[in-house]
Amino acid sequence: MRETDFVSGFARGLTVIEAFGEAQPRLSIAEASKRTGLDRATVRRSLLTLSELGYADYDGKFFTLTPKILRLGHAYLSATPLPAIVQPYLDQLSEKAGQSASASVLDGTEVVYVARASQRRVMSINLVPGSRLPAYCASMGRVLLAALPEAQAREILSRTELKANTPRTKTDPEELVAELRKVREQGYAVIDQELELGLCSIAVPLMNARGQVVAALNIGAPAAHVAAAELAERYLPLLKETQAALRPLVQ
Amino acid sequence: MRETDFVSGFARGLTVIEAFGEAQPRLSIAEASKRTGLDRATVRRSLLTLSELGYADYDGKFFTLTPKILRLGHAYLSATPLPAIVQPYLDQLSEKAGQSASASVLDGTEVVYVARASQRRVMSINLVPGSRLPAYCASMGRVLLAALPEAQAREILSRTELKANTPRTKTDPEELVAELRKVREQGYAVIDQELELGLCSIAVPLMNARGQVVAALNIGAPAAHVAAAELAERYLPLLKETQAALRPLVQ
DNA sequence: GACTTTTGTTCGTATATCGCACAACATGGC
DNA sequence: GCCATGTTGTGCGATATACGAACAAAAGTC
Repeated sequence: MRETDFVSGFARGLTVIEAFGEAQPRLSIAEASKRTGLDRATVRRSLLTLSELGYADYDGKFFTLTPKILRLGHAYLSATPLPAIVQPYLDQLSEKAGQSASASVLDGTEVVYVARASQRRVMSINLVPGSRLPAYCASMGRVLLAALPEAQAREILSRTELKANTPRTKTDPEELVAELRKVREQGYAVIDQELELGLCSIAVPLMNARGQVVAALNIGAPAAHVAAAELAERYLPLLKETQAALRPLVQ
Repeated sequence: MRETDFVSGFARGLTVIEAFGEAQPRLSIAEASKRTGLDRATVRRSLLTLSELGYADYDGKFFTLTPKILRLGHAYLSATPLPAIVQPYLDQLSEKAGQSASASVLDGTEVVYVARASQRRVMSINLVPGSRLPAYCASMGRVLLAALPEAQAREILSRTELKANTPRTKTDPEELVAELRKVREQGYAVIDQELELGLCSIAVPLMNARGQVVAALNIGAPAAHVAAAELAERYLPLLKETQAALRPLVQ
């Protein structure tokens, strides 16, 4: 690609959108400038453009995104049949298990939730479609990494900031690669409070008819409610059932 | 806003993203150019930029969006606590009713789904968070329009293409305004196959503690399963219960 | 209230982008 | 093969945009 085939104004604008997030629902021009590393004048122009187009609101001081911004993600979600196909199965799975169930795909070093059926239980993590978690310490992430050639999985791990979110988080690349081999062999991954204390989960790959892994399915449960060691016993049959039901329906 | 405060390259890029959709998961440069009305050279630069940033894949002929594009909508979903708060209540509501339940907000002339709990039933419409429907012929749209000052609701209707999706669709602005008054009085809206034959729904507003309408909740059901006339009788108590439970939790 | 610090806005200029016209390539009909 | 049609890639002049710095306006600080 030639240099002139890159629209940097567009790229900068996308960076500005991404500056909004959980902790930053409202951004001033200066805050957005700090978070993006772009010049205040540039950020201001991008934000005013978003506001002019109805993607953002501006009260003279702070900018907030509007629901119109969902049109952008919608273009992907509606273009990709996976979320719509999976959703009712997740609902059923979640109901049977009495726990939250989700589906996700890999994007770089992170898993992205594409569908989710949540239970009423209170969790510190609020997950909705579009949410992201680091792959190395999430059950679906382990399953999705295990589906890749080992070299590629290593490459992704090398790009990841392997942070110890809890004392139990595995952060050694070699240990993680060994774990991925185990996941590949047994066909599922169990996470015991590696992302957050008190949270366990179990995931299986979602394959299409040709055996390609297209996503991952999981069930998450509070550790106080279900010990990690019991996860496979209690939920693996349900997950396998859902996996089998979906196999002929995807891709 | 001065003219130079608008980044047209950014605006053009966003238009290109929106060109992708249900019927267009893969776009060539020429197709995207036709759909957006932008010059091919411009579209090409935007698409190559998206590809360079990892928001799109390019096989030399067609572009497809990647899950990374969800980061953009995620900035809104995670910044807005509504979806996460509402989701478990929708799941419960959907389970009790045995039908799909959803929450949405108004964006221009359309309602945007921000959360949804779907049931296994097959519908021709695939709705996921981010999906959009015209407000005038959707139950949540009626509720949200009814919450606005009448002049504003009229203004939105005047901007809407009032299309008769089915023989039952109300398309006369005056009739719609009268319907909105009724909805405002009774506190709920019922749609009987105005969007699609065979599909009925009932919606109530979701208010915060100060009484402001922040979203709408609905239950949709196949007409073959539940007659529109029975909707209020069967589901209104459940909807009111959910509405009351959420009232102190939102905003 | 005077001072410092931070934030928002404006401006001139160097630079990047746009849209056009044309070249290059692919596809299909005959 | 050869033209008709449709597509993608590229060079260029005109135009729009980004940058940095300077200025203006708030917001803290003492």
